[in-house]
Amino acid sequence: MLQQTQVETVKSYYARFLKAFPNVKQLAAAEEEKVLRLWEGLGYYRRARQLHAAAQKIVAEHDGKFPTDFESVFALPGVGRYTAGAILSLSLDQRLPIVEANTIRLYSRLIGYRDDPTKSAGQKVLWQFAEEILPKKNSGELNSAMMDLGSMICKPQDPLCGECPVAGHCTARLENLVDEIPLPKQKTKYTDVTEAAVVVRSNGKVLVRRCAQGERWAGLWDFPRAAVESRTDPKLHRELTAAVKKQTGVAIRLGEKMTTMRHGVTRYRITLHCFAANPATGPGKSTADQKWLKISDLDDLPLSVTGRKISEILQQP
DNA sequence: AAGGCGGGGAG
DNA sequence: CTCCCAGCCTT
Repeated sequence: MLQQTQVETVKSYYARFLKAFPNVKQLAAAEEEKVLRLWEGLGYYRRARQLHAAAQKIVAEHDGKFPTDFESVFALPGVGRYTAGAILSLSLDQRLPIVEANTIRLYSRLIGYRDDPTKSAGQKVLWQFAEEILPKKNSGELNSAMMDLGSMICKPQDPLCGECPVAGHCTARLENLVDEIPLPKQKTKYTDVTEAAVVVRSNGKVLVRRCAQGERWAGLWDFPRAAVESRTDPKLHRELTAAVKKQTGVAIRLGEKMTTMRHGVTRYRITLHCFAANPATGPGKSTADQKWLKISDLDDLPLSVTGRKISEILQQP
């Protein structure tokens, strides 16, 4: 539960979870749906499924007893190097390092690591450091103390260096770099793309195409759809008609009316004025990757559009 | 090496 | 709004 989730948030979930599943065997025997139910609101639901699977693995392979060697714990689903090290160092005082959000920040500042510490080069340095500072005994206590130090003193913003017991060893502090370390992760850059799908109808049927391999939604069925640059008529109309023609070989003309719907979706009430059809794909003609379908048959296809029965939406004239 | 996962909380 | 949180897994 603590993977990427704050301690305060986890507390109540944890208590409720352990009340429902007091031990590994009961968790293993539970319905997945029940497990997910108790996870609702925590996010990263993969963790819940993996915890469930881990419990089942412990029952199947470890006689229902939680393993106590690093390799076995590390091999459990959802358990990485941090989690395995934390479990065994904190509960059994095994000499295993941990590196997580708090200690990434604390250790980066202590050693004055100036690059992004979450990248692999930084991780290598930090894990090495985390291992070096472990004492022969009481590694669990040291790990625990370092996380507390990171969360309460060596905070992301405005760390309390005046109260820090290791401020004298802190490179960032000595070089006045506390505010520059750790370097923030470079953000994934996203480009907004506006797409339009066109529902082409004729004689109560609607034109769909199957997305090609390598394309998004490969293998699923979709309406003719394309990224569009323009947002307003008449340029947008030209873009859409060209996209449909290119994608399906079907020539259409869009109607004038336009209604803006909620959820950022713009719906065109299109009127089909004419066809200048490619004989292979024209009205009524179907190929392996392109069909004219009755609206009621749409619900039987694996469709790129999900969430509502598409046929209900299209029933409107 | 990069992205996806998913909420809530703080500033 | 943005940043951050006791990471892990797949591609």
